[in-house]
Amino acid sequence: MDLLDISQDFGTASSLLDWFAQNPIPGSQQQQTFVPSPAQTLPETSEVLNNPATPNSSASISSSSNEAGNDAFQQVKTGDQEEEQDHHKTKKQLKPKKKNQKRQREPRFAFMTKSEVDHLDDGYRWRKYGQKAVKNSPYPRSYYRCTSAGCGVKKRVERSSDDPSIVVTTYEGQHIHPSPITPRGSIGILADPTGFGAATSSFVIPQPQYQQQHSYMYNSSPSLNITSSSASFRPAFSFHQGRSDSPASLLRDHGLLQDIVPFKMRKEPKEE
DNA sequence: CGATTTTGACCTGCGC
DNA sequence: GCGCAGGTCAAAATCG
Repeated sequence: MDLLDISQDFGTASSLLDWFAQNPIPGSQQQQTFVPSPAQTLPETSEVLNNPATPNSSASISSSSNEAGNDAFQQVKTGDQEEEQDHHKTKKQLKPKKKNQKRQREPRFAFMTKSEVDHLDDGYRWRKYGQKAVKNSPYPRSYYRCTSAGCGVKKRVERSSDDPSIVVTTYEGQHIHPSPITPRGSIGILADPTGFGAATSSFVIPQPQYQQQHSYMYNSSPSLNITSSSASFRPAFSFHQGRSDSPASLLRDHGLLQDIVPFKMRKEPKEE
């Protein structure tokens, strides 16, 4: 099951909502299918720390960040920044990468999208910097980096080998800037200058035409149960600052989350 | 002409 | 140590 390879770690800092907040869903006609992987065990992602085995809204929303995760993340940030600067002055063969330090990764979050196009417009500008053939898939994986200066967010896009109509997008890192594209001004992202989840946001989905028909699945599930949504997922989110650690906002988020995350997901990641 | 994509080479981590 | 696979770089090509 290739989909099991999807990694997503939001344990280090960001909740699903934060991810939504900082990675607004494209307003195209693609059908969004989010695939959190609660029980994912990924050897490569040391950051997988806080994935609730039974994700409920509270667990997901509550931002945040176990300390270990944050620590790791911050190390990553600083390390990467140094590294980046070094890279710019050296040729690729002279890359003075930190050897003793195992390269740590930023929190990642993967989701599936039923879409015909590979590269979904999520409101940010991305530059493709690589493409590789994937072992277990006939489809190549594309690598994108956020074009905003200083923002090291990356994303990988690949098609599911099981279902070519499904695009698996993996975001890595957190945007440190608002989305450059704000359709009708409806996306107001208050990006935390620290670039971190402090920018806990809550969702407001004002679009009446938004229908809660997305189906979610966990990639731990043995089969792809994708029932596509018929609703176009409009990116017309408004983000309001809210402390996710406040019970009140949790409650509120919970309510909002219902619009985004179906109860099925919030309850038991039941395999089917 | 600047921004973006393409693409082959290189680097790194990991399993054997 | 070697080979494989994933990830990244950067020059060249392409696009708007």
